[in-house]
Amino acid sequence: MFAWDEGLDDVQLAVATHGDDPLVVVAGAGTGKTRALTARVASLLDRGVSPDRVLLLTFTRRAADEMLTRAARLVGLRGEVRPNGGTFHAVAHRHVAAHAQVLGLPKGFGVLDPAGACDLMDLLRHEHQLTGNQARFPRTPTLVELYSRCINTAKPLRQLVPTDYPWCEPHTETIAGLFRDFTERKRRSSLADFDDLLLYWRALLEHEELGPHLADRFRYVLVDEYQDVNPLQVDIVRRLAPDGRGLTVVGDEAQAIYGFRGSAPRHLRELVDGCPDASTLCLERNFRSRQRILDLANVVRPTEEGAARIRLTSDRGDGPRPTLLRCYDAPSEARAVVDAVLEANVAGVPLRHQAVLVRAGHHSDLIEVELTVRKVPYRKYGGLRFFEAAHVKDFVAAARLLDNPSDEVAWYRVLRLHRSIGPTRARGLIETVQPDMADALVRWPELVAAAPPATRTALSASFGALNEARGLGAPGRRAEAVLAAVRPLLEGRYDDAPARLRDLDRLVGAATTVDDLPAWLAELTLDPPASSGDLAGPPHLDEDYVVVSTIHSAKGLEWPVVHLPHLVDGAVPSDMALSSPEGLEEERRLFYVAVTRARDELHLYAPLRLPHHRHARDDRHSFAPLSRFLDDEVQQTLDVQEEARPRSAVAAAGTARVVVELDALWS
DNA sequence: GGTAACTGGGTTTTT
DNA sequence: CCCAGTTACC
Repeated sequence: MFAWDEGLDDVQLAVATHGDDPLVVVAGAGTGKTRALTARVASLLDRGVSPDRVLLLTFTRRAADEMLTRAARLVGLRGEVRPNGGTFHAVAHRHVAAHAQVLGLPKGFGVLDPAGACDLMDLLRHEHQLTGNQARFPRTPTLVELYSRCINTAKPLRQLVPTDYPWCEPHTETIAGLFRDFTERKRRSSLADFDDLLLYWRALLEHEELGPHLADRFRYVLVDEYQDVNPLQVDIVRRLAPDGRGLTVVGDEAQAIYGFRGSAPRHLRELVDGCPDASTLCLERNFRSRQRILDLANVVRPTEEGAARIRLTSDRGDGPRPTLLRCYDAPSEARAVVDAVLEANVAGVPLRHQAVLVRAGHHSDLIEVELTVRKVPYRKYGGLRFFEAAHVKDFVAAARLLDNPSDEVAWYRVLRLHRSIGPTRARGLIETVQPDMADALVRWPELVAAAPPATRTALSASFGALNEARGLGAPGRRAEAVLAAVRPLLEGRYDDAPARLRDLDRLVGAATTVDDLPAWLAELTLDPPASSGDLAGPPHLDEDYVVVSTIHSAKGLEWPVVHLPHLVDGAVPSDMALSSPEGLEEERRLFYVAVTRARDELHLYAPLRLPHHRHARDDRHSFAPLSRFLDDEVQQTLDVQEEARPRSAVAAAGTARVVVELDALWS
């Protein structure tokens, strides 16, 4: 037999060998839930369950790949037969693509990432003439965010705006009209944004005949990080496992940190309450952090009625107490963080074993400056990704047109790549092939005829080539032809075109191994791979680098040494979250997630003074209130130090503003 | 009407 | 830093 149970402790083993009744695993941070879930999948396969009857749902692609690959290896499965799995969105896309016709979508429908959704919203905004002197109408990304929040929280616009976007309230009716059109236009363009994938999947599962059939395909459904599901995903899981048989969910209410996209700690509780025959197993033995870190974590861990009363105990000994350094001001804090990173590095901790975690992206601004000035390589998580690079989007837009000529967002993007065609002309040209765009690519000469004479040669070349590419069979050949069509456009547009085209050559090379081009493009849109090119990376690309990340992006990850700067009220907890008690509770959970990322050392920092405004023109500072989460009880678990003033004037000059006084010359 | 360069303003977290 | 609007010039 296979050794999938090797090294599991009793509870993990119980998870792995549990029968078919619904199972809820409450897993504190770092307690080996991935290991338990992997073992459970392996154990199912070992019992003879067919891999295609198992479905594993996660929130990140990394988590899904890791578990499925390990499980398959543990039971010696060959490469081709793997259990089903992936992120909710990726699995949703697979099902929606397979049953597109039922949903009234063409096979080659496109997937809109948030930036694409912004492009479409922008188009509509112009059509609605909501541009120009309009008094403080929300910006396009805000609108897209708001739309998504309505879907994810299942709350009507009129309810959400007053509480979550009060400054948009005067425009509620206008926004409602815009949103109606946005939905309709996605339909007409055969496009689905990320949220639509979940809506469509749920619709399939609710379909009278098809739904039960789809649910029956999976005998075992396993869901990771269940505390992060939104109401849509709750429905999907319920439909996949209507009676709870074969359902396993793993989660921890104390780590629910995605309220803004509809997750809530109560979802886990409601699942337990709704399944009277469910068993609950608790993982409390922590394999990650040293006990002194867990002493802090156990005090920080929220104790509301719902959150399971877990006390994490370490398997790895005491270790040093976490430190709290109260710094003179924010620049001084930045220096202190980098000092500590380098100190640890000298003591033998590689940079890649250290992370700086912040509440909001901009909280690391000064630290990044300091890292750059002192030539410490770092990489910012959630920073520029391959697919956020403009040239890749250009290519993908062109490729999408082949299978879905109704894709207005793709047309808009490709048209604007041409010299002398900006937003206005692009919109106008799209109108010439509307309303029926099904054969718009074949009718490209009409579009060219409507364009200004100076642009016609270039337009003919691009769209003629794209139309030709449509006829090619193999995805690899089509991708090649698309690249050939846009190559001259990119060369004319970007100063660094050669590097960008190298990126795209690699991408096109990868397309030769796929059998469905639109599906491949969609997958890449859902899970943008990090660029290996020299475009997207930060200035230093050495192998060893410090990770700078938001706490959200750090979920599920760990580092031997973790630095948590900016622990002041307003940042942690975020002042944006303070208007409601639930908001504050979520901020505490976020802090809990942050401290439990550390294996050996944890360093907390709080500046004593902050500028009055983020972009202050003057140098006025106010005293910063220490994070309310660092109360007396918490401080008992810490080594607290106070830094009275910047330690060295020379170091201070590193980031200080230098002002040369010239007034004397004119007086 | 397009484009580039500049100005003023601004609520956070992501698949 | 990023977006949207404005201005000057083609």
